[in-house]
Amino acid sequence: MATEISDMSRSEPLKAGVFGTNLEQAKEHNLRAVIDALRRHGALTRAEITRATALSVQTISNLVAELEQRGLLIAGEPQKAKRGQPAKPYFLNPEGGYSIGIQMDHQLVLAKLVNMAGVECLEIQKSISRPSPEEGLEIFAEMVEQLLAKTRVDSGKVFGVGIAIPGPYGISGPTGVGPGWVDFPIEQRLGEKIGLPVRVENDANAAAIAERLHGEGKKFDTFLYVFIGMGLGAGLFLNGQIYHGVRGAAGEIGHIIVEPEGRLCDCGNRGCLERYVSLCAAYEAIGETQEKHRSPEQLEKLLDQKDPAFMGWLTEAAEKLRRGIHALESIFDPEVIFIGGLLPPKITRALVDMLIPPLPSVVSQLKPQEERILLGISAPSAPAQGAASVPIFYEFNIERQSVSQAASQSLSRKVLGSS
Amino acid sequence: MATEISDMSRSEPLKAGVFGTNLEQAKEHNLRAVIDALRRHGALTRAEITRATALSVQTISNLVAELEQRGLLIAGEPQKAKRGQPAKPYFLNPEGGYSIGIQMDHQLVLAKLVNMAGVECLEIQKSISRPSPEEGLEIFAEMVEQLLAKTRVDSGKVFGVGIAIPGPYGISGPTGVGPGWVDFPIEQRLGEKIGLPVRVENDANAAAIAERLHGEGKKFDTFLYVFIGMGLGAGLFLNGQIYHGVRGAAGEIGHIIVEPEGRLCDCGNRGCLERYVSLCAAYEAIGETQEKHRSPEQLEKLLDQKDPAFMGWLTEAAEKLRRGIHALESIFDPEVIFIGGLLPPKITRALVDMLIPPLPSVVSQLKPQEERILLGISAPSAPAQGAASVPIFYEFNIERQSVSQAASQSLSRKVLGSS
DNA sequence: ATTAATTAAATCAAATTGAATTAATAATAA
DNA sequence: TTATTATTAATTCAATTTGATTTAATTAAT
Repeated sequence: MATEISDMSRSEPLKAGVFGTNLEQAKEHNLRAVIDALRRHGALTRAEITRATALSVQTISNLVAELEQRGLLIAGEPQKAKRGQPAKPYFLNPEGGYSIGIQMDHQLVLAKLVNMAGVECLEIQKSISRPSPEEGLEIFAEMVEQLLAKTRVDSGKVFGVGIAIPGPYGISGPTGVGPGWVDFPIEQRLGEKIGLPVRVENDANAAAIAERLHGEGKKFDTFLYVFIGMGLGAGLFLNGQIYHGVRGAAGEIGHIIVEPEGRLCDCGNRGCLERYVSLCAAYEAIGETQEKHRSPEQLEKLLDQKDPAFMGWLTEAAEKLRRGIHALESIFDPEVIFIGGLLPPKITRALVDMLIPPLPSVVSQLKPQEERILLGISAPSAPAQGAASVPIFYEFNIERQSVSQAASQSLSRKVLGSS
Repeated sequence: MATEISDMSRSEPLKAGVFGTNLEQAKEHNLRAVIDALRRHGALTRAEITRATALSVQTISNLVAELEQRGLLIAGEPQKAKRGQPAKPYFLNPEGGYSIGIQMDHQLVLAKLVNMAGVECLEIQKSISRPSPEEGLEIFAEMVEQLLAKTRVDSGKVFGVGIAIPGPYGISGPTGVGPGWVDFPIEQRLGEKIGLPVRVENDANAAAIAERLHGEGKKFDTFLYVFIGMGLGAGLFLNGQIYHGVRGAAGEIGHIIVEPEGRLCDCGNRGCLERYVSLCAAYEAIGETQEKHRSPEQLEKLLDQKDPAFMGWLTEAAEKLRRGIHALESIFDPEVIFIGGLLPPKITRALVDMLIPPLPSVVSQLKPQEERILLGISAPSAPAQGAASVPIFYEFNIERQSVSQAASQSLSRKVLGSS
């Protein structure tokens, strides 16, 4: 209660600034802080959570009790450690909540339901052919319902639905899916239809979020995820947050110019990075023009065969990617950079190995390449996995907004928050 | 009271996570929210602040009264607008607080005291020659004392001291100042010595902060500040925060490679952006090898004379900078990019004009170049001005930390916060 | 006896709620 | 036109509520 924003429209509309906070939101923040501590460390006793959050023991006792009662936490057996009363360790309950991820391209929709730990419960798919947004809406809603029905998961325990699309949605819509998607308010429309929070992220951001929640990224607050798909994009995970940019178009590293006199790109420039480092570029290099023949498996076969055309592509891709990595490290000073996407892991691995030696930079002197460039999660259903991690991330994410009243409005319903 | 962090060292040191919050910090957040609203709009009535912050009228009444009582706010004459009781508008009191900025290179230290609105009260300078850190410490402390004594400003009303240095301090120290500065804990040492919070920022970040507080940047939450100095760096102002990167080395755009077969750079690569766009590059282009003859004024004269060598540099610099801007826009999707630094405004203006037409990009289709690339504040004493804005920014800055207990410890003393 | 983990009860700070106050304009009736 | 009443907006006062902290007590180990 008490989160209605008073009418601002009467006098001149004040430009959005920073909202104030109140007790209710402070508590929500603290609940998230507890969960964050648990996610970072796996299992903690109340006393350890107290130290991790710098809250008082009593407060933690109350918050933990509440979270346990809500089913988000489960207690383990008391551990008799040194002296004193043996402490019960607490874990996040993987079945404490669920999430749905949807991945769409122009011929297939893939939807999966995962639990809080990112473990898949069920995956379903549906063939489509360039659906209109309204048709897509129907299909998504149907698939969500189907997932919930088949798994018998209570929709009240579902944090939301994440949709992963290639490229910046706000500006170009889901690239290549079909006409009419640009500016279609899919989050709002689908959200209303199914009564769950819906969030769209591009594939690179979704992958970065999945990496953060369930992969190696758990250890890092600031990293980049270079996503090699049909094009090339990066998820920018900075200080614990995905950085989207003003129009949601941040991370378009595919159009960094790495070869001023290089290959012509659709964007009108020459030598864009994604003209060298992308599935598209690979298919072109091996002379595969027919779309139906193109597949990541085909590429993997060529790698195994050491096909000259393919190896030529790989060598050139690595050379250009090295420049891109160098630019990103200089600009972002990240802890690590993940490389992943739609390529088979074997090819990504080969590509990453060929990045050595890196171009010299301030950072490259401090840490060897192997510690700075890591292989990201990359599997056939990685985008759907990434999409599914999106609602979980935002449910437990602590951002500036989380102490402001705006957040309470943004998601239609939340599991945390006043119950 | 009640902000002491309990001892974490007893059991294994938990890795830093998110801290919890309490009433005290919530109030501090709200005080900042009020100030933020006022800074954005210039003057607001209590009722308008209520709408801007989404807090209750009563809360705003209390907070405004407290801030007024502390001297940070001043009330104007009641305005009879339409109906109802005439409302008093409130302003930030420019004399409600002060700040000190220090700029240092290898031969000169420049220190200035400004009020909260960024208006200079006094500037002093001192010649030096490659001082050791300990000597620098003495000099800084002396200059701070001198500023306070001469202006008769109560040190209790000073938010802190900002120090602007070229390049990433944590990694390379203040470039070219002298030996021994790398890793010297100047913030802590000087802070202890003078009893004021001290913060070091590189010149690009300081300029970005000044732009945000006192310049056109007031209107933008997400922008970049490209700082043309002896080298080239960028201040990354993202979602209301300066992004520093993991080691404080973010924004090193000078080493983006814009010409793979281009000029050799100290860093070991070829074609780094700052080999074309920087004062250094300009001096080299005009054949001025003697350091004592080099000056921005000299360059301005050459521009006026349309000196062929200089104009050649300018043309090439613009061409390379265009590529850099294109990369930055693709990566960050910012609202605007400011260009500024140590070049005379006239030259910067000429450079910016020569960036038209821009390279095509997603963003370049949405907005004309003139609205995306702006001239940043750039004056001889701009770095010191930028430095002085740093403590003001952090005093009133609302970050995630501001609702956590860590922040209360980071600054030795704060004007906001429990009094 | 000491130490650590936890719980219980009382206290405290700050935001919210609801009612009241003040001061203006707008609408209406004389 | 003028006096009266209604409406609206800005603000304050008093009581309430929420949630973190403090202090003290309890439990279970060394």
